[in-house]
Amino acid sequence: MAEPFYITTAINYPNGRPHIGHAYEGIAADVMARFQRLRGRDVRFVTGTDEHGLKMDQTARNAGRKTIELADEMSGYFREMCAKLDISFDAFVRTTEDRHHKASIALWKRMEAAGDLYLDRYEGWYSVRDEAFYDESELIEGESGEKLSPQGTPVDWTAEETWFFRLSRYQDRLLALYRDNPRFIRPESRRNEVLRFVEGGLKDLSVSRTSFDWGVPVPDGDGRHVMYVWVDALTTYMTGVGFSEVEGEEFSRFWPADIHMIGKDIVRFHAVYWPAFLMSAGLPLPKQVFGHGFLLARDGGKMSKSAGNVIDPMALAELYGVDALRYFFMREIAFGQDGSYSHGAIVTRYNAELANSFGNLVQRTLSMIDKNMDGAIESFEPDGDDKTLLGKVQTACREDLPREFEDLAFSQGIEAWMKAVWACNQYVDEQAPWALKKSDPARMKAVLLTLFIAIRDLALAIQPVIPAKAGAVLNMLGISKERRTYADLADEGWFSMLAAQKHRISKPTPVFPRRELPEPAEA
RNA sequence: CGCGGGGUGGAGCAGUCCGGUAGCUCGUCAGGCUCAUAACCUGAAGGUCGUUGGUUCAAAUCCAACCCCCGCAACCA
Repeated sequence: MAEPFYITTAINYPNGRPHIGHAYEGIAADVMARFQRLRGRDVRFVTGTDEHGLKMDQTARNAGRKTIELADEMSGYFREMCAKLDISFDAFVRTTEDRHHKASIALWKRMEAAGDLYLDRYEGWYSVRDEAFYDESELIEGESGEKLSPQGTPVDWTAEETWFFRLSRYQDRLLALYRDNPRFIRPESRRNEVLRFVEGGLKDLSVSRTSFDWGVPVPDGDGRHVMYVWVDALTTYMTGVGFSEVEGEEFSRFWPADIHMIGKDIVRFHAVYWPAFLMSAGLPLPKQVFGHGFLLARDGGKMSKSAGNVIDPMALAELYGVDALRYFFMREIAFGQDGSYSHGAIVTRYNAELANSFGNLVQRTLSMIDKNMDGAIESFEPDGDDKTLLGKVQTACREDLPREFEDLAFSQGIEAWMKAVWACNQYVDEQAPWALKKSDPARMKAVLLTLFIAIRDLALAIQPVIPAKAGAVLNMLGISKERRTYADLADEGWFSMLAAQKHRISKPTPVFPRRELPEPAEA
């Protein structure tokens, strides 16, 4: 049976509609999931929404609505986003689901059984917005002298009874974890931040609230406490694979996760609290936490709601195409670092690489095969130049791109792929099949068929990034849907089989039409 | 001492962990080609790698100090 691969996105907090950061993360995780599926792994890809917490409750109340209704609606937008952006999750977990409550309670009980939970009193400055307590020394002063959190959010002096998790017990084990698994936290810069944080000493963590009831009830027979949102939010990753049934087939197959893909702002929760919870519960730890960077708008002005120029990810996808957006994100930004985006950058990248380089390569090649060979695939003897080109393409598609993607270095993988595309265009010009048409028709055929093979490999390899468009190219070529995995890349017999069948390509039509920058909106 | 990101040819970036001819895309200029989506290919111009000092045979890359930009307190990954 195929080796399992389990990847998650962060569990999104839906007190607003999905924005470009959610889209970016979802797409990146999806590219990885699709990549692993093509490699033959048995992939489980989980995403979802974290619907508990005071913020959610308040947002609903301010809107005069029932919290669960708001959660239903908002969660729906996240599902919708996944559908529109071709984010191929296998399971979508909502923290308000019964199965998730069961899972959270199961985790809680395991931590309690380990002696890591105790009831105590907590007093301190609490920020509703941040869902966090702050030490007096951390506070800053606002314009009119009021106390603010380090993030500048309002704080209130709050005293409540709360359950604590003995995080302090886990400092050494966490440090050992980071030391023994240097790739547990990636990229490197994030790892260093966490190391410094943990080395600085860990205090026990308040893991319940009594000030509101929108959450998972703590199973203490009291009924006044709900779990701290992060406790139950993190549990989602296990809910998605069948926890609380620890002995269940699904859980034992997919847990622990191979990758938790998250934004850099929540690395601490995933790289410190989460492994500590799991250690306490006696459950295996995820293999890797990857904190990607943020996206900044770079269209001249700053982007804000009030300025009315927020770029909605779905609008971008509609304007330029889903695959153009997916390609842009994965290609333009070094994964792990911050990046910027703008309409101009998306259009330029798409036109230059997908329309002009790859799309045009496909179109010019297939047009010639269609016109000069009646679209028919036949066997031929490749010469030295042909073999050299195919060698470059194969190295890019079978070695370079997979190696980089495996390491989450998407832009580097795509760059290697692009180099192979350029090599193909260069080869077209050097071989000049339009001239061979008169001087040496047999040689012309060899050139065009070499390109046919190259395009098939290129389209096949890039599927994780641009699934719909790559599929459209493969359809035109006539590659059967069952023969599009990475294992098929290494199959040497596919071409001669097509030739033997006297296969004909479809009438070529451009798959990557050039895009124009939209007219500037009226102010 | 709030947190974070960054300063590399005109623009946007990679390279910095593991020092060793400074790389990519866009743009500009010149040439080639005409199969193709006004696309493709070749070549050229253009950089004291923020500043200063240090380590070294050798620094964009390591160390120290400093300067400057940007994002976040709102829908925040």
